[in-house]
Amino acid sequence: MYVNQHRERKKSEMLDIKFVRENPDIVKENIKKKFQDQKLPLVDEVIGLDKENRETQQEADDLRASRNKLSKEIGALMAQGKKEEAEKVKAQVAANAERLAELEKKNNELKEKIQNIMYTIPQIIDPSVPIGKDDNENVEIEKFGDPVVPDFEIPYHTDIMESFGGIDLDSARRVAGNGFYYLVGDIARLHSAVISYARDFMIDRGFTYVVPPFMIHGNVVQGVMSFPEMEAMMYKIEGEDLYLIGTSEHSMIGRYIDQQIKEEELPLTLTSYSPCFRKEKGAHGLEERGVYRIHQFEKQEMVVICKPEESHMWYDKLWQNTVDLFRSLDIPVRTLECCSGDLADLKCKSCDVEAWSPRQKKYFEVGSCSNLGDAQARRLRIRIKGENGNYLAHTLNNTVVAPPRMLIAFLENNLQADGSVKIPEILRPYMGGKELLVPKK
RNA sequence: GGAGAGGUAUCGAAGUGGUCAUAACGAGGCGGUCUUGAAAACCGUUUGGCGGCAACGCCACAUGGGUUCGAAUCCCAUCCUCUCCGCCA
Repeated sequence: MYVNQHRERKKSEMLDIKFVRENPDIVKENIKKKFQDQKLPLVDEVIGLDKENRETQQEADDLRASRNKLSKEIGALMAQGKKEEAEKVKAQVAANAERLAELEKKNNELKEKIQNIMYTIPQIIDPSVPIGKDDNENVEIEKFGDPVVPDFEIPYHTDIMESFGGIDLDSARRVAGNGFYYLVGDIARLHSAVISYARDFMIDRGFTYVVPPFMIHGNVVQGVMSFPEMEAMMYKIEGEDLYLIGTSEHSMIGRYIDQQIKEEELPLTLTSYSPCFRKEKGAHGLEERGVYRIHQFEKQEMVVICKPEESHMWYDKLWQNTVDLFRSLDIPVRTLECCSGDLADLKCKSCDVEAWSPRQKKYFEVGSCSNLGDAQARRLRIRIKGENGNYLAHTLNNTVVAPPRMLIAFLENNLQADGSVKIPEILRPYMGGKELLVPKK
C-alpha cells in the first residue's frame, strides 16, 4: 500500500517548475494580479536555481552511470577470478566517489531552496477572476430570491434558539471552553434534519455519499492546504501524526494520494459528511459570536475530481447546488466571487455562497466553492491514467451546508412574528412531520 | 498492550550481495490469431518519476541512515499492515 511512503513532511509546490521555467512572464503577471509583488524576484531566482540544479543533476547522473558500468565490470572480473584487474577498476570508481558526494550534497541543497520558493509561488488564477486587493473588492455575481426584511424585530440567533430551549452555551464553556455548544431538543433535531436533507439532496443529484476519516496524517494536510492555513486551522493530536480535519475535503482529496485514476472512472462526484474542527485563531467581532464561528461544527460537503477540461463546468454546477439547496428552504442567497487578492494561493477560482440575514440586513457566508485546478493533485500526486500517458487531475470542493451556521439563516428567515419558526415542507419528513416550532416561553 | 508473520509493479508472488528489476511465475487489462458469435487455447503487449531535441542516462523494492566498487538482499533506527491473544464502543 501507498500509505507510508510519503510520511516525511515534504514541502511541495502549486506550479510545475517546468511551467515556471518556460512561462516566467505568466507567473510574474499572476503574482502581480494577486498583489504579492514581494514575490516577484523569486521567479528569476528559482529559474536560476533550477538551471544550476539540472546541471548538477546531470553531472551526478553521468558519474552514477559510469559507476554502475564499472561496478558491473568488477562483478564480471571477480567471476572470472581476475582479482588484480578488479582492484584496478575499483580504484577508478573511488576516484569519482568524492566528486559524486559533493554533487549530491549540492543537489540536495538546491532542491530544498527550489522547493521553498516553489511552495510560495501561487497557482495561476483563472482569467475570469476579478482583480482586487482584498475581500472588500470581492464581486457580487448573482442574487437568488428576495431579501425580505419583516416588520417585526429579528432577535440574535442564540436568542431565537434559547426561546426553544435549544442551545446551552454556558455548559459548553464549562465543559470545552468558548467556541463550543450544546444544541438541545428541536434545534438539535433541526440541525440533524438539515444535514440529512442536504445529504439526500446531493445523492438525488447523482453524488456518492461518503463518510470519511475525521483525522488525517500530516502529509495529507500539507497536500490539501497551504502552511499558514494549516497553522491557523488544524488541531493536532498530541504524540501522534494525526490532525483533526477542518473539513471533509481534507480526507476526501487525501483519499486519492499517490493514486492513478483511470480516465473512464472520472468524474468522481462525492458528497461527504463530517464534523469539522478549527482553531479559528484571532479575535472575532460581535457578529461572529454564538454559533457563527466555532471550533467544532458539522458539514455536508461536495468534492469533485475530474479531467482538467471539465473543472470549469463542475465549478459552476457545484455552487449552483448550494444555491438550489438554500432556495429549496426559502432562504435568499447570493454568490460573491473572490477577487484575485483574496484568493488563497492554492486556488484558481472561488466564490462564497452567502445567505440573507434579515436581522443584519445583509448577506453572510454559509458556504465556499473552490476550483483548485491541479494544485492539490500536484501536491498529492493524484494522476489520471490516460491513453497517452498520465496527467494531473483537477480537484474542486464546495459546502453543501454547514449547520449550525446555516441554522442562523434558517431561523432568521423562517421566524414568524409570534416567535414560532415554520418548517418548509421539504424538511418536514426529517422533523417528524412538524410544520411549526413553537417557542417555550 | 502481548506474541508471531510480513511490506517488491494493477493484484498475488519469486528473488537473501553482481551475469532475472525494462522485476521470474500466476492473475487482471489492452491488441491479435482461431470462431457464425462467445468461451477456451495460443501469440504479443502492459510500473512510476526526473533530465535530455534525441540517442540515451539517472532514481524508486515501506521510510531514513550505514557497510560495500556494487544492496531488494547485510547492519541500525523508524513507520505501517496482517494473524492470534488481551481490552473495548
